[in-house]
Amino acid sequence: MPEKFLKPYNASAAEADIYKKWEESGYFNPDNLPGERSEPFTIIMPPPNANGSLHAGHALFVTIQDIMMRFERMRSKKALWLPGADHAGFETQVVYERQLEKSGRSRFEMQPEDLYKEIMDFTLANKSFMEGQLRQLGASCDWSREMFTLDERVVKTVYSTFQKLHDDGLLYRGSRIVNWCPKHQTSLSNLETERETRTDNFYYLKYGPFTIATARPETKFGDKYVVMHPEDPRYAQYKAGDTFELEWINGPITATVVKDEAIDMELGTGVMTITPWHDQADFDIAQRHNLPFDQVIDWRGKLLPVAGEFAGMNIKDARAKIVEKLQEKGLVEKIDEKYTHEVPVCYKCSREIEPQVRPQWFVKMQPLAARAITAIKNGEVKVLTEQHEKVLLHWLENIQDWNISRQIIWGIPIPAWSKGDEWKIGADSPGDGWVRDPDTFDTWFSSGQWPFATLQFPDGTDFKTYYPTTVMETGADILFFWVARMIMLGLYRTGEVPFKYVYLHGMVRDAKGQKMSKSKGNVISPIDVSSQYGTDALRMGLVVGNTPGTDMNLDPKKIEAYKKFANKLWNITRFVLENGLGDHTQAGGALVEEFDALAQDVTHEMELFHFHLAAEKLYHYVWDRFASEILEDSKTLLKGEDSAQKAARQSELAYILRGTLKLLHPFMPFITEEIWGSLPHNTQTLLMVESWPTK
RNA sequence: GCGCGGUUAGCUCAGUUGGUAGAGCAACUCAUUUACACUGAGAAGGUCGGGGGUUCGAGCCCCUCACCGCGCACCA
Repeated sequence: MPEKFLKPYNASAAEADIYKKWEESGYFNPDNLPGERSEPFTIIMPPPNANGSLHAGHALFVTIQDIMMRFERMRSKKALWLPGADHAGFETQVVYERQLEKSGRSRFEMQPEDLYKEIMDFTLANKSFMEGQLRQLGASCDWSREMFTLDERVVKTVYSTFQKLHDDGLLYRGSRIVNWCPKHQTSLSNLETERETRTDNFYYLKYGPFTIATARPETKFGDKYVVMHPEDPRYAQYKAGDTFELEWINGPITATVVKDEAIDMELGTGVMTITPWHDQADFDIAQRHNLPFDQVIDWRGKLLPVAGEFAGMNIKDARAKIVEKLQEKGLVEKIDEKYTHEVPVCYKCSREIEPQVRPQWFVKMQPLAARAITAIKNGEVKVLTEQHEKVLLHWLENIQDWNISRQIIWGIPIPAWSKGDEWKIGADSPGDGWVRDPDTFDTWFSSGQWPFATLQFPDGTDFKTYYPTTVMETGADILFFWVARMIMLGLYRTGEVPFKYVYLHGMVRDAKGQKMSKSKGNVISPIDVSSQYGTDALRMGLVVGNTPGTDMNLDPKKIEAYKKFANKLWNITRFVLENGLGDHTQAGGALVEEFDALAQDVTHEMELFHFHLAAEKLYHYVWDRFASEILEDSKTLLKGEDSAQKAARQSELAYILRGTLKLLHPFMPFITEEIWGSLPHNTQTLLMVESWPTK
C-alpha cells in the first residue's frame, strides 16, 4: 500500500499534478479519445468575461459542465467541450473605466486607439489568468480549440450575419428612442436597463387653460403640444388643432391641441405636454401626428440652448431652479411630494437612463423570434426547467426590435459606411468620401453567434461533426441576453438550433442567501476555497442540493463536509488495500447486485440532469452503506480463517471500490483519479477514460 | 399592467411517475486510537404557510387565501 494512505488526503498536493496528467494525455481533445466513438456530445463553454477572476458562478458552471463531459466521455461519446474567453464589450469597458477613474483618468480624454489597446492588454492578461483558474477547477475542456470572441474567424462570421440581415431586410438604421446612459455615453438595449422605484415630486403646472402634471419639469422647455384623450368629456370643448397663447418658462409660446388615445384619463389631470426626443410614449404620439422632435438635453445630460438661461446646466441641478422660476411666475398649481414611479436606470451605474433619439442599427426580431418559438414548442430545443421555458416563450412572444449599436470602442466595429444619408455594408471602405460608422456591436450580437462561429460555420469539419451541440449550460440570468439570441441567430444562420438542451443554473449566493458583492465583503472565491478544501469538495458543495434554475446558498461549512467525505473515500481505499485488493472480475452476489442497482439509479439521474440527486445518492452509498456497513461487516470475515469467503469478500470490495471511483469521477475527478492511479491494477490508462459501469 | 416562482427540522435547502418525511450545519448523550478524530454509536427535532377539494392514500394534483421574491413592459 502506498505510504500516502497513512495520512489524510492532501488535495492541494495532488490536484495540480493530476490536471497535468490529464492535459498531457491529450484526452481533452475528442480526436485523441480511445476506441470507436461515433456519437458526439458537445458543450460550448459560456466564455467567461476576461475582465477579472473567476467567481463562484463560474465555479458552478465549470462543475456542472465538467460533470456532464466526464460522464459522457466515460460513456464512449465523442466528447467535446470547447472553451473560450469573452471580450465582453460594455462589461469590460465599464470595469476598465473604473480603473481609469481611480487613477484620475477618463476615456473621454483619450484617443480611441489608445484606449482600445489598453483594454486589449488588460483583457488578454485576464484571459490567461482565468485559463489557469479553470484548470484549477478541473475543467476537462479541449484547450486546443479555445476561442476568443475577437478572433478573426468570429468577426468574419459576425460580419456575414450582419450582411445577411441587411440583405434579408431584417436590419434597419433608425432614429428611434434609445436608452442613453449619460455616464457611459452609449445607448443600451432594453435588457441592459433596470427599473428602480423612486419617490419624486409630481408638479402640477399651469399651461394656458390647462393644468399638466409632470415629474420632469426640466424637459418641458420646448413643449408646444398639449395632448388629451379624444373621449375625455372634461376637454370636449377643445378640438385637435386648436391653438392658444400661454406664458411658459422662458416667455410666451403658442401651443396646439392634440388628441390621442394613449392618454390615461385617470392619471394626473388627463392632459400632458409631450417631449418626443426624451420619452418613448411622447415619441410615439409625435410620430402618429407628424409633430417635430427637438433635443432638449445633450448627450452628457446637460440642457441645450432651448433651455435659455438654464442652458448648460446639469438636469439634476436645473430642476429645482426651474421649479423656483415657475413658482415665481405663478405657474405651479401644486406639488404632490409622494409620487412613486419606476424609472429606468443603467444596469451598471444605476444612473437614470435619459431617453434620446439617435440613429442606430436595429434588428427586426419578430421573424427571428417566430422561428425560435416554433423550435421550442416542437421540442427541437428543450429548456430546463419548464418554468424557464415558459418565461422564455413569453419574452419571445413579446419581443421588440434590438438596438445593436454601441457608442463604445471595446467591441467589434460595425462594418457600415455612410456618405450623406446613404449607407453601405462591408468590412472595407466602398471608396472616397465614405465614413465608417464609429460604433461597435452590442457584445451579445456577436456572442449570440458563438456556437456556430466557434465550430467554424459553414464549412469546418467541427461544424459538421458537432453542430447542433448537445447542451447549453449557463446562468438563468442571461436567458434573454444570450440563450434566446443564440437560438434565434443559430436558426437564422444554420437552419438548425444551436443546442438540443438548455440547462440553466441559478445564482450562487452566500451562506445567508445574500448576493455576493465586494462592498458587502461576503464574496467566496472559488479559487481560495479550492485551495483550502480541495476542488473536489468545492464541486460537491456546489452540486449537492442545487436544483436547476434556482439560486443556491454556498456555505463554506458545507464544503468542509465534503472535504471530510473525500477523506472518507481515501480511508476506504486504505482499508481495502490493507486487507488485500481482490480480483474484481470474480465478484458476484448480493453486494454486487446492490452496487449495480445504485449505478443504474445514478446513471438514470444523470441522464435526467439531476446531478444533485446523483451526487447525494453516491454520498450516502459511500458513507452510510459502503463504509459504515459493508466495511464494518467485512472486518470479521477478512480476519477469519475461511480463505474462500475471504477471497470472495476481497473481490466484492474491489468491485465496489472500482465502481464507486468511476461513478464519483465526474463529481470528484481529482481524488478519484489519484486513488485509481494508486490501485495495483494492470491498466495504465486514466480513470478519466475508463468505461462507465453501466450501459 | 402582463408573466413566473417560493413558503418542508433551530438555520440553509433536497424530496425522481401521488405510497409512513431527508441532507448539511447547529444543538444533545455516549464512545477515545478505531481503515478513517477530516471518527464512531445513539437520541432529539417537522400537524410539509392557512383553508377547501380529488383519491384507498397528497409535501407532490385541483381551487382559494395569506405572506415573500423575481422577470418583462413606452404610462406623463
